[in-house]
Amino acid sequence: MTRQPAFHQVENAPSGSRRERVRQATSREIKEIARRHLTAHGASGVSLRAIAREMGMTAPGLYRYFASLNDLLEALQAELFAELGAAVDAAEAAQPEPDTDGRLLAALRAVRAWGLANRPEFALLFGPAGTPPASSPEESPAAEAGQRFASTFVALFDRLIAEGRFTVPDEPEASPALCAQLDAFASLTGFSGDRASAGAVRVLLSCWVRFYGIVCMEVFQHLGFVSDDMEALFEAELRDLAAGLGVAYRPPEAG
Amino acid sequence: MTRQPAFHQVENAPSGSRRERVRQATSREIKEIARRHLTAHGASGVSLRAIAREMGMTAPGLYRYFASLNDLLEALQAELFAELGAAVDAAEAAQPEPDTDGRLLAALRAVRAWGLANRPEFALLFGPAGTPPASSPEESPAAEAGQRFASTFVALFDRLIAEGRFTVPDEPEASPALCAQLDAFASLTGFSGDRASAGAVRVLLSCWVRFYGIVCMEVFQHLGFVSDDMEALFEAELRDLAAGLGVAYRPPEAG
DNA sequence: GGAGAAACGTGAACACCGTTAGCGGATTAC
DNA sequence: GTAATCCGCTAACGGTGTTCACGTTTCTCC
Repeated sequence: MTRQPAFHQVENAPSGSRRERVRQATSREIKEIARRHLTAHGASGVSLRAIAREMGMTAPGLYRYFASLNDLLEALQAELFAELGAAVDAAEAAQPEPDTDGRLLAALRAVRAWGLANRPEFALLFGPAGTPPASSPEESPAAEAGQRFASTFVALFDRLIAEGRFTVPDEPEASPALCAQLDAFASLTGFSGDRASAGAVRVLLSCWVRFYGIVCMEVFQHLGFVSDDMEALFEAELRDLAAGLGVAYRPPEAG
Repeated sequence: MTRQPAFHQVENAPSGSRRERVRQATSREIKEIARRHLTAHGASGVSLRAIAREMGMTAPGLYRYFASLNDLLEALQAELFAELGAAVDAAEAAQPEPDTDGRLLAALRAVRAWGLANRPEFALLFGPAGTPPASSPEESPAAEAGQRFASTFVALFDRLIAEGRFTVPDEPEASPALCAQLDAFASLTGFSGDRASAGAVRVLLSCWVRFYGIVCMEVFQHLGFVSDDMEALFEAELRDLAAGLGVAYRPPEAG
């Protein structure tokens, strides 16, 4: 407990002393191997001893880099959020900048594609929370990375609102409790303060939940009894979702 | 491999020889203790050795009852599906028989309530599939129990269709692939053949996915940054869902 | 340049885990 | 009563996370 060296991880700053450099290189190697084991055998197949073995080290040595196996997995989570975010950004960037519709569809499809191509990783990010959610929201690097990922989509929805794409329901029946929650969410995610009424936030959340539902079902392999290839069903859902947002649906580009 | 005694589990037939009776009692005890450990420490906290210790046995003895830890967990899955189904049935039965709206709302709320009260159990049932989905659909008792659970809701949606509650979209744009999937699903779940067009099945699946999404998000403790109590948001979603089905929304009965 | 501090990696150990093999005792079937 | 069956045990193999104490390397600072 009194021996841990600091766990600084500036991630993209390999500068500093030589020691810092090799330290970060080792840390990266650990995470890379862990990622491979995650891909191959699922989250429960990631073990410190196996990683150490593969590195020509012994397990206790890894404790110089991560305080526990759980910490390693959380660090992996953060990296995976970044990776998924990059995939989404790339898909979005492949669409012309002013084409909000195209960008949104591409971004959502990118999440699904990444999840299908990386099932165990997706499960680690969006499956049942292994550890209870971080008490202090920003203390955990994973939670921070998750929020950064979410902000990508918040920004897209912000564009929809700014463009006045969908008519925000008045929420005449919204309970005060719900309104308070929605407002809290809006301020927390940096939703554009002016136009983001509680109604707009609810539309956003509703869409996100719906999207989460279908992607999780497919990645977690429920609904396997429907079919092995759920692309058609996903696209049908996406169409509905887009319709509710005033977004012009467009089938995926072949290839 | 050649030594396993048969794994007959008629479940509700403690009849037969005395031996059979004590065998099933032991089997039940194993599952009960496993369930307690699942509740307390999550799925990864269920261990044969700990169960055996608590029973005053040794771990290898348990292999007379379950072929592996995975088998135990699958048996638990089946039991949990039954338990969840019973909770849903009870909630439904508390509503007057002809009140389709009330019964559907009660059933859906019961699923959420059970999931929140039994997070690890819910995660085991609806979280990422630990083992790849059973190749032969009916071989696994867990898959069988899952389908029985699903049939409860299929029956309810069937009532909605029979009562002509919602206008089935014509699905003019449905791809042949999608239609094939939907038809397969309909016949597999015993959807009432006559009126269950592909469109109706799609509405059902869409609702289920949406419902799955919000309940999973809440149970898995994502969206924790929105609020700790998502009941208001859940009810808002439920209202939307009901509206799309021609079901009259009704706030939950206090108490 | 040399002394002291900090970080690093190791070996041993503790307490677990799933699973298999082989054995003796109890129970059942004939 | 004998033979077959089932049951639970011990022992063992190989795996896991984690802690502790120790020697070695590396850096820092004077």
